[in-house]
Amino acid sequence: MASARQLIEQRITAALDQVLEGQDAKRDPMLKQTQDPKFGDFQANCAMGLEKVLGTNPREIAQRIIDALEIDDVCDPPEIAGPGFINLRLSAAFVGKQLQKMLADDKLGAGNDGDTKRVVVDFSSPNLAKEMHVGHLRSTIIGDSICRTLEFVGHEVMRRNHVGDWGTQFGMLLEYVKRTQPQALDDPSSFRVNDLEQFYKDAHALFQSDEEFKTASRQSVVALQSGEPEMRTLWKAFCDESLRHCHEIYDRLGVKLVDMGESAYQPFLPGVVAELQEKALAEESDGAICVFVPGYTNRDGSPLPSIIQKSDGGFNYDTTDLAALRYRVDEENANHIIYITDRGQASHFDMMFKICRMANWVNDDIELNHIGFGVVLGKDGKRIRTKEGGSIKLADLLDTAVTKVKELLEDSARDFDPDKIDEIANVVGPASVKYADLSHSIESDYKFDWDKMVSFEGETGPYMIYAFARIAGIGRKAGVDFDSLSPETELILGHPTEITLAKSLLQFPDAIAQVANQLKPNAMTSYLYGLSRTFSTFYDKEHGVRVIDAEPESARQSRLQLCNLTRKVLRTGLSLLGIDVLEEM
RNA sequence: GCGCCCAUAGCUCAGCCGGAUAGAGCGUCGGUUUCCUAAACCGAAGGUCGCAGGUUCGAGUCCUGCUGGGCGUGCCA
Repeated sequence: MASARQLIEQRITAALDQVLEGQDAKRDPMLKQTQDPKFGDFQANCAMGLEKVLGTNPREIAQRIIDALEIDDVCDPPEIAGPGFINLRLSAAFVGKQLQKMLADDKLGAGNDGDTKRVVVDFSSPNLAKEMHVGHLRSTIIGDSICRTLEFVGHEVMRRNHVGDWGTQFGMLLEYVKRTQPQALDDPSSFRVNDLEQFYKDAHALFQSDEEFKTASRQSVVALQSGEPEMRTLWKAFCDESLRHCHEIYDRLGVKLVDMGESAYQPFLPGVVAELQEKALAEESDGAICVFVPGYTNRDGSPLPSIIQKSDGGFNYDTTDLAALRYRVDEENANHIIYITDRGQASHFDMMFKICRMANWVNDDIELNHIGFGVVLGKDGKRIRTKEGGSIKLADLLDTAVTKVKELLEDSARDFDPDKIDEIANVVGPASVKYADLSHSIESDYKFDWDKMVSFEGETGPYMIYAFARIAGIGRKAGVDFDSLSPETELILGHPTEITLAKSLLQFPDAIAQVANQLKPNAMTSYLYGLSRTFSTFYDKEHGVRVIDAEPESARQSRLQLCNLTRKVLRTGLSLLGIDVLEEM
């Protein structure tokens, strides 16, 4: 279904078509939400830009557009303001009808109407040699949210965990496995590491101090890469164990991922190199096979290569990523591939995308995106670290979140029983971390501030869940099962707070579209926070309306329905952020 | 050196394709509870949008230069 915004855009475009008949000019309504309600709900800014095309002043053009505009079923009569803004205010009748349609739609008006694409989203993707740490937080949270949004809209999403399960460091690790847990060779499933981080450190220490171990490690890499069965067994055991650790974290975060590591693309690497050489895109330089993408230079001003085969004959991540990209296009038929990594890898992906286009591996119908996010900083403005200078384990970070929320609940004026505190903290803890992350724009760095993200005040995860729980409480108190309310309930929008709330609800599809099209989850957080605030005012003793004891019954029903719709939108919106809600808190 | 990114209120951050007096939270100050969850709500103070030019009817947003930060920059990922 078309959102209010889309409807208005269509109508204005049609009017522009008439006004601009025969003229070669864009039919862009330039519709914006107004910043001030006195200008209505939307403003069309197109008239000002057409002054030169039509040779009259913008107010006159605005008038012509209005004359050609058929919109009385959606808006009150449009007004011209200032230099030529066309101000549009949704009519109360339209708002009510549109809301009923939204309520009856299981996508709440945000479906893609069958325009389904196959999207591969490459996110999280930790290195299996080590434990997941804070550096993986943003990719995992943002990636999951983007997947959820695209799935909700109706796309076919393939969530890819492109884990680092290959490379030279595995030689050292596998050699260490062989020495410390030799039974793993006979019974791979018995292989366990409680602390992957420590395991890596121990192996590394031995690698540094023991020449014999070092030599053996190097031989192990060779054995692994040549497919030697025992080494493959150990490798599999190690990867399985590491992935178990990862999925414990994913489970706690409610994130689903399909593991498909770098090793999966090994068979295709020589082909990638050979084909780029055949196409004369790759050439030998200093013993390595390189692709030089125009426009990239290194320190001394010489061309900067993407190295696809090292001088020792080995491959690196440029090669693997190219192979994976081809696989996703050729074998998995992706229409759109999205990579979610830190911003530091921007030029790597940029070069890689260009190489794929140059090689005609990816045609123009296929969209490639790299979403580069900013770093997580500590309170001091530097990269977040533990006191010892190491990176913070994700498992510890989530524990801390839950503990902090528990402490707040225990100190609260409200009296919770201990079981309830655990239940609430286990939902609110991760939610606070996610909300803090997603409410920042992706590309900027952000400061990780426990006190702020865990707080129940301000724009935080806890506040949002509380806002939801409050609405659920209204249903309980009123003795109404929201889910069984009739979608046909007539909505009576009389009080200003009812109208404001209703209009805010209508913006939900637009918020989703912003996330889905621009891949910006913070458009959803700011929308939801605004909606919660609007709801609070609607429900406020002093400034809002009565709900549970409203008279007459038709007003009560209408307001309960508004509560219900707000509840649905909040629940759905938060779910797209990967945040669970609580009926009570 | 080259490339990319950033600079908005005391602090943390938004700002949709350039659009009307630049928004929010926290903090500060003030107000609201015989009444549906006060973990709430309402209000006030607080800004030369880093600096200087330019394009435009109109610039926080686009272009150029400068200052101050960050990241990347040949065999790690």
